[in-house]
Amino acid sequence: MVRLSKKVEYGLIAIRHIAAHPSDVVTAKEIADKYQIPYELLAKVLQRLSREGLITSQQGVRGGYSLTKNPNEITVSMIINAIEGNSLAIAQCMTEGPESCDVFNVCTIKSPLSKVQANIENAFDTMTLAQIV
Amino acid sequence: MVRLSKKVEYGLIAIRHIAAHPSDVVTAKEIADKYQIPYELLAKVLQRLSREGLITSQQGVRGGYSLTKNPNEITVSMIINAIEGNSLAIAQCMTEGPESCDVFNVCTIKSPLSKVQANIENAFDTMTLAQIV
DNA sequence: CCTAAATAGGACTTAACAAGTCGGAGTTCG
DNA sequence: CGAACTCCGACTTGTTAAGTCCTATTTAGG
Repeated sequence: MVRLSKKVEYGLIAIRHIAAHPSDVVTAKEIADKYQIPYELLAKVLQRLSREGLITSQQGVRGGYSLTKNPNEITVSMIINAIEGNSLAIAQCMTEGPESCDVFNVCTIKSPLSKVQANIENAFDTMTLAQIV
Repeated sequence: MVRLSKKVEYGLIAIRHIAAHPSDVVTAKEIADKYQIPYELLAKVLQRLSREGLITSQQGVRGGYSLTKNPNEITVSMIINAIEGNSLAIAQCMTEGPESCDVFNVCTIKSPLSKVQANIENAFDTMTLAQIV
């Protein structure tokens, strides 16, 4: 199955919401309530996005989150990477590092799949937050 | 993370191997040995492909698997669907049926993601076995 | 300066699903 | 018949995602 994780879904929904309210500082609770997302989990996702510099957090009573860049400077790729950490790999033989493809003495499907992967990466790369809002 | 399952990986490797040996009847064991795939699991995958009509199985002593169609008539999509059963859905809100998107009162990311998904589907749809062999 | 409301973040538990295993039945050929 | 092979469902295991819990830390406001 090819599917984004819940965290990424939540992250996309959340950052879109933040982008849609540029003049406000939005709290995690507000987003969790509105979209029926588990608060604790959403908070973690927002912390990730904040740590990676896609959004700014402000602690304290009137705190919350807001964007650091223009929506057209934030790509879906950046959001996915911020949340997932590791890079996208459609199949095991697409990963970098030691546990890569050497398991298969002849990994016959690597080159065709890499094209599909490039395709997907490109789609996520070129899609910005501005297009989602 | 966006990744194909091991079963799909194994299925692709296997059916590619079968396609690469058009005059032979290939056994599951042969494939399992060559690509270091767990035999039982591979057998299951091949059974799926056989049930879905992509390959033919022949029981008995000189049995094994062979293609039913020309390699250019078999798309990667068909292979994935045969093995996974359920259709590709990049996010929960892309699925059909009751557990779909009504969880979110406003699923704000559905329409942008559907474009990415169409993109992926198209890539898998247009790639045939003939291109992989 | 105390409190309420917010983020920060590690540790943990649970749930879901993929991966892999097992046992037995059916089929074909020599 | 018996060996070699496929077929298939049920089962176990392992991994990872998803979700929870608890305790800090920050900060505005009365």
